[in-house]
Amino acid sequence: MDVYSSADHHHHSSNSIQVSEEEEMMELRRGPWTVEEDYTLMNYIAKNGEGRWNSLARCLKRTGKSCRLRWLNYLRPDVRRGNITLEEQLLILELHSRWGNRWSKIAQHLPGRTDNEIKNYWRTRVQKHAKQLKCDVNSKQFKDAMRYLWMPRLVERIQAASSTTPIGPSSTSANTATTNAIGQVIPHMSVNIGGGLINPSFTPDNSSTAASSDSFVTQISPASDLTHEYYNYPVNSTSNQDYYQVNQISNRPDSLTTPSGYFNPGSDFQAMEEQNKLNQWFDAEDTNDNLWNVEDIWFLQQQLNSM
DNA sequence: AACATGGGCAACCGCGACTAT
DNA sequence: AATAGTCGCGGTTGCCCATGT
Repeated sequence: MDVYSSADHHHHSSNSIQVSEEEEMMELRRGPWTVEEDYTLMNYIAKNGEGRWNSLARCLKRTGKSCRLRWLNYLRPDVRRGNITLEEQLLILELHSRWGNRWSKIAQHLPGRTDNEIKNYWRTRVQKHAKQLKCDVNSKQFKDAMRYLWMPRLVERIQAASSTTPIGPSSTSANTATTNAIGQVIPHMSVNIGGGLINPSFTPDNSSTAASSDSFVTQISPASDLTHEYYNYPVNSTSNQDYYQVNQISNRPDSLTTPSGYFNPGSDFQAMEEQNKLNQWFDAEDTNDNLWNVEDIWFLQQQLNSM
């Protein structure tokens, strides 16, 4: 399913390098990695561990940077690529609203995801939505749209998913037996990476000090904890404050429940119906370009006016 | 059928921070 | 203390492919 697995990705093009004239000068290779290079790189790391990129580079005729990047973003056994889950999307939106383009920092909170992938997600998906709204990603308008429309909807979808599929396979499993770039199922290599795994055992430490008044979180009144478990994203214990703020995303004002705003929480049946409709709408969204409909714009205006 | 265009993604680059000598 | 080597981050590029004309 992954179109970009290097096996079929690289074989067709000799990459664009200029190796010819000074043959003996040992030009550095650039561009896409070949299967052989990947194999060499993994063997080296299996033997010598992570790091020491420059000595590795000498085996590969590539720069140390290139080797490091290839490993971190692609070959690493626990790296996850593609299919960003709803929970991850929500986290990205939330964390980006707090930290901006601190991709690496954001990535630390999404196990297995690389900064590069998150950055790409932001640029392709999020910025596209901004374009649809004809506003700048950094504008207040767009941030509000995310906060009051997009994120609540993500929560809705997550809730819906959790109620229909008791234990969704999609949501967790950061460390399934990973098929890596080369299509190999990496037997969770007995590589001891620099004395520890890349995602060290996380400890969702729960001292319930929800912490400082975050601009977003504090505007949200406490409500359901239906989605709470979805946000048990393992986070380094050093930053449990962030973790608990993120947890509170799931609490959103009732007035923001649906795009139309007419959702009545009193009726469970209606609620289900509404959510189903919403989900269908959202499921179509991935292939659909009019992510923001007229109602959205109107709704956004209401929000802006009342602030 | 052939070409143009844009999206999505992997990889590259510059630069600042860090480390070792 | 100075400096060379290395690492990591964020911005950017370029390539492939899907879609549109």
